Amino acid sequence: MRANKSKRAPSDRTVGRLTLYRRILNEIADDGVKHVHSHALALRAGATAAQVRRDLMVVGYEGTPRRGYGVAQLISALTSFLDEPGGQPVALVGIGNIGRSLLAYFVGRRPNLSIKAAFDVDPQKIGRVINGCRSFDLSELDREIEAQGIRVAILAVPASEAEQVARRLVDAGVVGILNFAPVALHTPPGIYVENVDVTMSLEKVAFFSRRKKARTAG
Amino acid sequence: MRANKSKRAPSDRTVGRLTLYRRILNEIADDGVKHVHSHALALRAGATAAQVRRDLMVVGYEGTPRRGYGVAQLISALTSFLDEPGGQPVALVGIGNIGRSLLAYFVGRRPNLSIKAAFDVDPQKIGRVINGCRSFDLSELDREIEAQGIRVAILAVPASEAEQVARRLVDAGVVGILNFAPVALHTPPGIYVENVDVTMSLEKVAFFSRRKKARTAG
DNA sequence: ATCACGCTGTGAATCATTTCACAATTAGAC
DNA sequence: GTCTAATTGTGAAATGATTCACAGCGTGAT
Repeated sequence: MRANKSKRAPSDRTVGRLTLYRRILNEIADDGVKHVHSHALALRAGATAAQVRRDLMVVGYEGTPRRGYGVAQLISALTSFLDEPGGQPVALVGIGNIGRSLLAYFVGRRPNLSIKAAFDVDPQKIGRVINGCRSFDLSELDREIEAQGIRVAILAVPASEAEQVARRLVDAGVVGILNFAPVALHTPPGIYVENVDVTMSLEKVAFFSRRKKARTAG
Repeated sequence: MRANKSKRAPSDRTVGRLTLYRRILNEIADDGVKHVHSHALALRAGATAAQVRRDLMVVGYEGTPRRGYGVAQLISALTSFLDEPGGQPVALVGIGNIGRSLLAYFVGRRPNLSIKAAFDVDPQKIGRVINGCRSFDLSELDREIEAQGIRVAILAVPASEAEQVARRLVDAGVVGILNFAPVALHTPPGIYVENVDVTMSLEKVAFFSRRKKARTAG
């Protein structure tokens, strides 16, 4: 089959699914399975076989007809496509409910993306080591981010502070932000922002649950 | 202007933004502002003016040229479009890190969507009242959901349990699920599932932060 | 060796979403 | 009352994402 020609930047949606495929492949590999078809991947990812194949076009690894994709090879192709080789340190700003959950959640989960510094304004929360991550006063944000060369940040501060903190992050060198604050950040071009808005998500679910008939119990 | 003709079901994306507009409008209303233009809403929502107007076509309230939208009227139109009149009770399954954060987060935030029952398998967590919400053993899920007529659920259990719990939820009458487990749920047609996958989100941010130049501090 | 089956990769078609662009409208100035 | 400038609602165009459909190929069977 022809080699990938790296046509253009993959879409946001595609990259999201690629991370999902990798996670599924890791589970499959743990089961000792060596090969997998696009159809099987699609089933577990909640997508279609055609979409899986289309998504995989960007990663530069090709399966073989009748045999499918080599699980180990595809994992390694995905990893070299998705991950920065030396790992990417992540900063967390805001050690509230959400922030602490995230610290606990990410510890050891994706070694390539470990949270290397956490920031807050509450003196009770600073100067500690939480889940293997040192916490600092917000005033040290710029210095610490520059010192560690951090380019990815998780923003988990109150909505009223988000815009201002985002600006400081960008000025310190951050180019990607995972934003949990329920506001639209206004960042310069070239900065990637992904919003997680649980209230919006729940309201969407509630809306699409209106006036629907429940299934009869089975 | 012509009246809305309720052409078809609004898209997922549109509904999400409508909830966002309502939130922004509530903030604007608190500032005592009476009218707002599509352009101002767009700025705060991170959208374009045309998109705001397009989205608002579905809600059956129209602004007036030169004056824009009446803030109070638009809030009430959005609310009658988005909300079920008597409110929608919500169930939470899984009282771990995420579950507890959500309980704390949603208490009093959207009165129309209050979490009315929480479930877990850990005996230490059941039979209590956490943030005004009673917690039950998982075995009582079906009974309690049917008794309270709950149709919306938040799924915050380990990935290995998610599929099975989702099936029970659907059988008990749930038609919309906000899924925090990192697996694709296989639900019958007509069931609305919204996934929140923080690992995927962070990996997306990390990917789009690769090989980007940081902005020079200013 | 040869063959047939079934899976991949991808151009083209379809479907969905966003943006453009402008007629219709109206608040406010005079 | 009349005019002007600005804003809305929306048809149409543009853009983006997904699905279709099939040529081409490698595997395993014989």
